[in-house]
Amino acid sequence: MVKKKEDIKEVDEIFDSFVKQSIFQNKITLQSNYNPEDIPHRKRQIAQVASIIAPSLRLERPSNLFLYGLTGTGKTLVTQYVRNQLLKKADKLGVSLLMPYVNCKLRKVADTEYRILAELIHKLGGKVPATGLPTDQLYKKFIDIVDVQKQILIVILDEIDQAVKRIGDEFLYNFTRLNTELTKAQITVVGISNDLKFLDTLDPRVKSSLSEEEILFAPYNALQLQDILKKRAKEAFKEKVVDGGVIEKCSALAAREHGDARRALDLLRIAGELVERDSKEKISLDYVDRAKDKIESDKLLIAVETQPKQFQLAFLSVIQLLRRIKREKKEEKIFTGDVYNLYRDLCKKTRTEILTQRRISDIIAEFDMQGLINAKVISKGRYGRTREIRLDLPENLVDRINLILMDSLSL
DNA sequence: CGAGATTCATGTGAAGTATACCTTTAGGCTTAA
DNA sequence: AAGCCTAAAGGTATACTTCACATGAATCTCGTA
Repeated sequence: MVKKKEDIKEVDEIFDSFVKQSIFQNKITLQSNYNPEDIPHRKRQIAQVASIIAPSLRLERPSNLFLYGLTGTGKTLVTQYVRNQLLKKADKLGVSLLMPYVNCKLRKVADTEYRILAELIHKLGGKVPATGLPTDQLYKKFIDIVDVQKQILIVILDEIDQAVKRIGDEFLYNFTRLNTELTKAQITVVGISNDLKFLDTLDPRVKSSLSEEEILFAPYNALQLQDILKKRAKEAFKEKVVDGGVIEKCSALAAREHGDARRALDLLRIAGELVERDSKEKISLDYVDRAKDKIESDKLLIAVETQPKQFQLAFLSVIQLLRRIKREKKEEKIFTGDVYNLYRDLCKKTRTEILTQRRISDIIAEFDMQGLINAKVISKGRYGRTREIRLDLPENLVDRINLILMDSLSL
C-alpha cells in the first residue's frame, strides 16, 4: 500500500557521497535564518524603519512602529537587519540601547502574556520561573531590569497577531503604558504581523498607540523573487549546478503563493538537498516539483509530530474518519460528534484519559487555527449545529500521518 | 402557502478544579567560635 | 549564635471540567388565502 519513499543505502555510502561531491558551496545563504548583507527590493522599507527608530541613538524614544505584510515579504529580515546595524552603531557611540526580539508564535515559549514577558526578561539577562509568579510581579521585575539607567528599549514582537488572537490585546495595552512606570529608561514597541487586517481587530486605544508609525510590506513579484534567488544561489551553489529555468520556476511558484520569498528560498534549497541525496550533479526542473511536495509534507508532519498526546489522538480521529469516509466515496466532511466518538474509542485503546467534548471542541478549533484542518461552524438546521471538518491533503500524506500517529501512540 | 415556533447537536462563555511549580517563612539541625 | 536545609503554607498559571445558556437553519405547525 504505502510506498517506501527512499531507498535504503548503506550508511557508509551515504556519507561518502556527501563528502565526495557537494553541489553546495555555502548552503547557509539559502536557510531562512540567514541575514544577508544586502536585501534587494526593500531599500525603502529599510530606510523607513531606520529613520523611525534612529532617534534612539540620541536617547530619545522613537515612535512605536507597526510592520505588516504577508509571510515572506521581508518584515523580519528588514527588522533584524536594521536592528543589527543600529546595535552596532549604538555600541560605537556608547549609547545604551536594548532591542530584544521575541517571536510570539512559538508555542510553550511566548504564547501568553506571562510567557512573552518571561521570554523578554530572559532575553535581557534576567531569570524568571516558568510558572508560579503573578503576572504583575513579572512586570515589576521587567521594570527593575530595564529602569536601571537612562536607556532606550526597543521591544520587537514578531507574529504579534498570533499572540493577540490567542490571548487578546490587553497585554499590548499594558505594554504601551509601561512608559509611565519608567523613570530613566523608555520603551518603544515594534510589532510585526502577517495579518493585514490585524490592526482593525485591536482596541482603538491600543491601535492608536501601537501604530504611531506603520509600514506595509507588499508581496514580491516573480521578477523580484528571481533577483533575490539569483543573488543567493550564486553564493550557495557551486558554478553550473543550477539548470536554466529552475530559479524562474521557484520564483513563479512562490509568487503564486502571495510572493513569499522564504518559500522561494526553501524550494531552491530543498531541491538542492534532494539532488545531493540522489548524488546527482545538477538541479533540474523536476527537482523543484519534488521540493514543493516535500516542503508541504514536512511542514505538516512536524506540526503533527510535535502535538501533545491528546491533540494527536484527536487529530488521528479526524484523519481516520476522513479516510474511512473517503473510501465509501461519500462527502468528505465530518462533524465534532463523530470525532469525539472515535476519539473516545482511541483513548480506551491506548488507556489514555478521556477529555470532555468541550475540550475536544476547543482542540479542533485550535487545529483549524494552526491550519492543519479546515473547520467551519455550520448549522444543520433541525439536525443541530456543529463544526464541519475537512482536510485537503493528498492521500499519501494522510496515510503517512496516520502511520506516524499510530506509531507514536503505539496503536 | 408562508410566517412563526420548535428542535437538535453542539458552540461558547464563565466559573470552578487539579496540578505543577514558585516564594516565603519558620523550625530544626549543623557548625564554628 | 549564625548559617543552612527542609517542610509547610500560601500563591499563581495553565489545562481541563462543569454548568448553563446561545445559535441558527431545517422542519413542523397552524392560520389564512
